[in-house]
Amino acid sequence: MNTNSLDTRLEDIQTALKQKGYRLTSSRQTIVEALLTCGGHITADGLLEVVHEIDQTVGRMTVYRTLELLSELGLIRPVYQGTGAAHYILLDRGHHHHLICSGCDAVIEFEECGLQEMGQLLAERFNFMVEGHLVEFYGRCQNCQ
Amino acid sequence: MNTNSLDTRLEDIQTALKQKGYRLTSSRQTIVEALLTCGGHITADGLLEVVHEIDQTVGRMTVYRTLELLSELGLIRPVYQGTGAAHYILLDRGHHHHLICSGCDAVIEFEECGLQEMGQLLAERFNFMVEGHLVEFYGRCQNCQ
DNA sequence: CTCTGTGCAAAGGATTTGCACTACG
DNA sequence: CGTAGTGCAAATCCTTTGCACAGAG
Repeated sequence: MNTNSLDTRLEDIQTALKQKGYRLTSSRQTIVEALLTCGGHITADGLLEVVHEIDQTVGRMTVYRTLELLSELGLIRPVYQGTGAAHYILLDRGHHHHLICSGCDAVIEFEECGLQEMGQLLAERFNFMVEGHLVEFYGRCQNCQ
Repeated sequence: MNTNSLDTRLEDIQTALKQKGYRLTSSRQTIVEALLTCGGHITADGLLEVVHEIDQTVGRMTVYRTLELLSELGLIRPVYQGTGAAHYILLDRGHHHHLICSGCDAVIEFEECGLQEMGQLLAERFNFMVEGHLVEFYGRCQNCQ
């Protein structure tokens, strides 16, 4: 699904944390591991459950705080999916692309990207330092049409 | 900012409501008017304040319910901007494109779209009926670099 | 007139503090 | 060892629900 293996991505995230001076606690490792395993598109509480399958002692607060931290670092991103709690998606080198069905909230991820050029163009036009992007198509999936 | 004038868009939305069998109440008109005036990128509570500048009697609940209704009709869309409350953005014929600064949460909207073709492609590949899309570039604005 | 829409207040969730304790580096 | 990180519980904030009343068609 992602272009990099889980292990590679885990290392990338750990490196990113270190570089910014954040500590590599076991809680954070467990949370990141759980997040990579489930592939994202999950709520904070949903992630907590996955985390608890690995380590019961990690608290809900740590999950919330770690998600916030990863968001700041540009590694994940909260999005609306249906209503209720925020869903977090993994960013692969700043990119993410998916289709969302407005009927059943199904998510289909896809790779691609003719957007490098557009980013370049916008960066120049607005003097904006582009770090990544999110592309979301919405509509009706096969079953919901 | 938008390709259509406010009046035109107001009429479009009112027409869309009528066609779906929803009533054109004065509260809804006021809320839509306020939303178009401020250009979107606003929370439910923020919008309530704008609405109250026009009509003090409109309640918070009506704003929430109207936003939900407009979302269902595909006229607006909730997104996360930073954390906290949902922000609603206006969709222009199902499209929206913006840059968000991760430093100060500033939003720069832009028109464009080389994405029609990609939508077409994805629609065929996944048998998905594409109704619209959201493109979000994020990074650092001029002041926050 | 009828039935959708509204407003209020209270409930329900999700997320955020405050603070003492733990453990990474 | 010192400071960033953690966990708990309480607080806060956002959003939804239940119900009686008002107003659009």
